[in-house]
Amino acid sequence: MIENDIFKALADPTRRAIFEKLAAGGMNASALREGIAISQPAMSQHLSVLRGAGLVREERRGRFVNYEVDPEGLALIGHWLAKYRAYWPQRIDALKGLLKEMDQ
Amino acid sequence: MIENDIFKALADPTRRAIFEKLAAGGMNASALREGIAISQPAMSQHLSVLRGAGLVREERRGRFVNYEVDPEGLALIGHWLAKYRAYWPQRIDALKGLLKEMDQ
DNA sequence: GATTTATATAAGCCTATGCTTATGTGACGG
DNA sequence: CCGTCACATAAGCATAGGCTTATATAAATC
Repeated sequence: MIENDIFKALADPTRRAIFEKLAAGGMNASALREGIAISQPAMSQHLSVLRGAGLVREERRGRFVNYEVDPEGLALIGHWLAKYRAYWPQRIDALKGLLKEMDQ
Repeated sequence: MIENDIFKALADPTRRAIFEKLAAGGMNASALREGIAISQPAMSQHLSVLRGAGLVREERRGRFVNYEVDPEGLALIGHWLAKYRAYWPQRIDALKGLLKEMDQ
């Protein structure tokens, strides 16, 4: 189940940090390591998990691999969350603003 | 970190199943077990994790304990998701509909 | 083509986690 | 009060998951 992959991927704080960093702009695995205390293999493994969850996608560029956020994963979280809209608090301003933007 | 608790709580498929069941209406721990192959202690432990993550809240009723979805946890996921709105696909219809409802 | 550079994969270790069985606690019924 | 019922907690076990070191692959550079 893909939903399972997504939540498992996000359950690790290091992976969320990687994802957050990628959200500020795509970059390769080496650049991603800067500022995060993590070995090269560990980074590679984390990226593999994020990719398997559809949260990140990769693109070979010569001997580098550029990683970027994959909207697919985020959309799935959005759908999961939407199932429980009956329980959403009345004011989620960030989301409200976001939706207005989407309507334009 | 509470964000961490939420994603860890949702990383387990059994806990997501419990949460989903609760979303259809609050009920006590025994009722929750029906239809899910799970022991009484395991259910109790899962509910404890969900509660710690702010996804579920409980209310003593005599010797039963009624559990229900806690909007707090869902709101936190919403906020997390909103941080990455730049990457949301153009059409998340379910969410769009939801937001319109919220505007009324 | 040999070497360096960027990344991936393999294998092993250690901790986290979800389960089990056993027992504790607190509320109701007789 | 004494047993039963609903649930929580404790302790132990077995698997999952994230890390490490070592090695493979694959592209650039010399």
